[in-house]
Order: sequence, then C-alpha cells, then structure tokens
Amino acid sequence: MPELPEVETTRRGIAPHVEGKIVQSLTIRQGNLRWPITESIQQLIGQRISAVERRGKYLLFIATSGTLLVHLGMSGSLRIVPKDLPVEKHDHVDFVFGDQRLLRFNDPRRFGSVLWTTDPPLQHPLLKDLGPEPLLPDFSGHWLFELSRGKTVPVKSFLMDSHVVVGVGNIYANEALFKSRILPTRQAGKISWQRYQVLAECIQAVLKEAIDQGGTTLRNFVNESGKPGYFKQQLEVYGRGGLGCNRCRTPLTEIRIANRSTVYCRFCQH
DNA sequence: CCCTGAACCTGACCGC
DNA sequence: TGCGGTCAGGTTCAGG
Repeated sequence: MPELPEVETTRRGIAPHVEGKIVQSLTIRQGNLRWPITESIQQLIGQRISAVERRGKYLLFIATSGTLLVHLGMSGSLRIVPKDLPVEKHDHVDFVFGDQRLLRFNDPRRFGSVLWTTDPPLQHPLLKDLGPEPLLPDFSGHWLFELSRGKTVPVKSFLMDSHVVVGVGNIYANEALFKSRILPTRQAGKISWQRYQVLAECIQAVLKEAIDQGGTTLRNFVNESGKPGYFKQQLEVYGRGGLGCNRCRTPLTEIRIANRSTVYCRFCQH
C-alpha cells in the first residue's frame, strides 16, 4: 500500500479527525512491529495532538510533549473508525479519543512501526539523515547530480535510497524512470546533469499526479474513511511487464534490481 | 565509504 | 484440498 502518495492521502484523511483531540487510552494488541512498541508510549495518554505532519513516509503526530511516529511499512494502514467497530485480524493498535472515534493501526506483515519520542522529531535517529522531500524546493536535479557522482549503483536503487530523496518507492521509481526515459539499470554516477533535471521533474510530476488521485493502490486498499480505494489504473510500467509500452507498443521488459521488480521499455528508455 | 543481500512477517497465488 | 515455492507497496543492518 504505502508509497508517499498513500501516506500523504492517509495524513490528509485522518488529520481533521485527530487534530485537537486528546488521547484517552491506547489498546496495544500486538506490539511486535518493525521495532517493538516501548512502554514509554503510555506517555501519550492525556496529551492533545496538535497536528499530523509527514516526513518521507513517516507520519508525525505532534502531541503536547512528544511526538508519535508511525510508519506503515509494506502493508500498514491507519483508519478512523467508530469505537464499537469490531476488531479484525492485524488490528494491532488503537488510539482512543474522547469522542466516539478511534484511530486504528492495522498491519498484516508488521513491517510498520509505532514509536514515541520526546526529542524534536526531526532529530530522531530514523529521521535525521533523510534526504529532501521531493515536492519541496530543496530537491532538484542539481541535488541528484551532485550526490550521484562516483556512484555505481543502478539509478533506480539510487532513487529509492531515502538518504538521497524520501518517498520514492518501487512503484514510482519505475514510473518516474519511464517518464524521464532513463534506463533503470544505468549507473547513477554516469547520468548527466541535464537528464537529472528531467528526472527530478518527472519524480515530482508522478508523485503529484498520484496524490491528486488519492494515491495509487493495489488490491484492497481501504482509505481513512473506510471506503474502497482506487486501483492502479494509471501506471505506465509497474505491474505491466510483457504488456505493450504505452509509447511504442513494444512489450515491456521486467527484471529484478536489488531484488525489486523493475519494468521498463527497452526502446524508449536508455 | 560503497555496495549487496539478508532479514523482518503474513497472505495471495500458482503449479503439481 | 493441500503443499511448497515465489512474490508483494519498505527499510535497516551485517558483511565483504
């Protein structure tokens, strides 16, 4: 589920239901996530959440004297649900508010995380070394070009490194490379400044488009309102290996880079 | 420092 | 119907 557009869609969906609310209680049914949930999270009880922000794919719930960090991993989701909604499989954590609602974290694979920190959140070890936000001005082709010099990794792996830029996961790395007509296997350090300018613009375009759409989703994504989600209708290459390229009709090539599915057009991309 | 591959975990799907 | 293998949207970490 969660690439950056899905996380941003989640943030926008839940923020109005969470901001200004006081956390009345927590229900932790399964605390064994990517990292175990610590006892210190109990400090959140009684605190007011002033804002829901996002850094990369982390959601930041800014509380009175600390921050709740939530990462959705591969299969996590957050929904606002009525207090009496029956618990389902993989509903690991509930954040209960004073009204008739609660925030429910569900994550079948448990690669997600729920962390409490009293440090300034951006100084948290998991956040402090993250690269720029792709949709903010400090991200640019110039940044990609400078950082990539001397690097021999495939440009696709380079893009997916959160120390380079946050929020570009496997789906949108494939899509942005197709749009910019760059071969995913090309060595990051051998790509010109001009091409990185194009690539940076394509990354932004692809992410913005997906956010506008409410997030591209696979299978049974359920959004924060509990309504059925969207499907991967507008993807050009991801999930389309062997099917015709939308530009030239050549069957798309599917390979694995760093063990991740990679789809591209061997004629359009070079 | 750079890069690769393994690890974390469940569920869906495919071939036999 | 069952079983084993493979794959899935992410990220960190160990090891060469």
